[in-house]
Amino acid sequence: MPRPGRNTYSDQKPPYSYISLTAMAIQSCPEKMLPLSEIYKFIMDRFPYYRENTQRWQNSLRHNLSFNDCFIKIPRRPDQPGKGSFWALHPNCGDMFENGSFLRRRKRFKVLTSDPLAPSKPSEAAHYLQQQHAKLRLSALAATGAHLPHVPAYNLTTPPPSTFKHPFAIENIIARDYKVPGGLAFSTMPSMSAGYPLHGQLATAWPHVYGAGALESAAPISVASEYGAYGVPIKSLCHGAQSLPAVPVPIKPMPPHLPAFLSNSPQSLSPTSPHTATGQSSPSNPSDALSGPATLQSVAVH
DNA sequence: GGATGTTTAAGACTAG
DNA sequence: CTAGTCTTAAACATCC
Repeated sequence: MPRPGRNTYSDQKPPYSYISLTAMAIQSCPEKMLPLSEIYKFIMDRFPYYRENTQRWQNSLRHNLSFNDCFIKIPRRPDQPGKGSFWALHPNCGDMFENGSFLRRRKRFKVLTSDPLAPSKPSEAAHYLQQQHAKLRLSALAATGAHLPHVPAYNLTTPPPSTFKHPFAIENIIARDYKVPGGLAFSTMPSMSAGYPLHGQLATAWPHVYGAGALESAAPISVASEYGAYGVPIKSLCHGAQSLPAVPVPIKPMPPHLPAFLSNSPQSLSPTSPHTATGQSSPSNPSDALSGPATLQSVAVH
């Protein structure tokens, strides 16, 4: 398999697994669920590599959706006509990836039936997500009168549709300078032209992560891994006030230093930036957003 | 018929 | 080396 080694992935296979890519797509939409076709679209929009050989990778992607418990199928409601179901991430799957590596999961997500607090069966998880989605829709409705686009309602009236924050969410992956093994460091900003999403966009996509400014301005961290983007101590990002235990959990302890993310740093929340990967970019440090808020570290249920 | 979804299988790869 | 993960391929079923 190709490994990151050039200064761009525009024509190369991105170093993300299909699970990661799918999770990115799902997380990128406010509803946290997407039909298959939209997942395809998301990936093709952002990763030019996947504009070719669509049969091949789409088959693989479908395989992953079905095969992995971390993805749950949510039937369309009657008012949502269309083909196929929606796909969402299992509420408990927040910690599939370990050590910040998106190349490979450390543990495979498996639903557990022993956890009384969280949905474990796919059907229950789907129901849970649907409920959360309903709340979200209400919130969004309530916010329509305001000038804000459809997402910020998260922070207003209801909890986020899901309180877990995925470590492999796209903002964790790319919202920082990227260093490739060959020593070439390339910023996410220029690489945007290659189809990679943007920080500002991410703020729109993950308002519950970015909106409160909570994770915006982390201090720079030293990334041990030569894969900078993957070495992000994402765990810490993903377990804020977490209510749902994550199933495969483990994570290494965070560095003791406490980043400045606690101080509010609204940064590029750019509500005007639609869901697009085109030129707009965050003027802020791409490397800011992702350091490890050790305080958010939580529930390492093992 | 095409898109979607499920399942099985095999080989490559990586962490422990 | 082994076990787990990832990718790819393929066959088949179901749905619109």
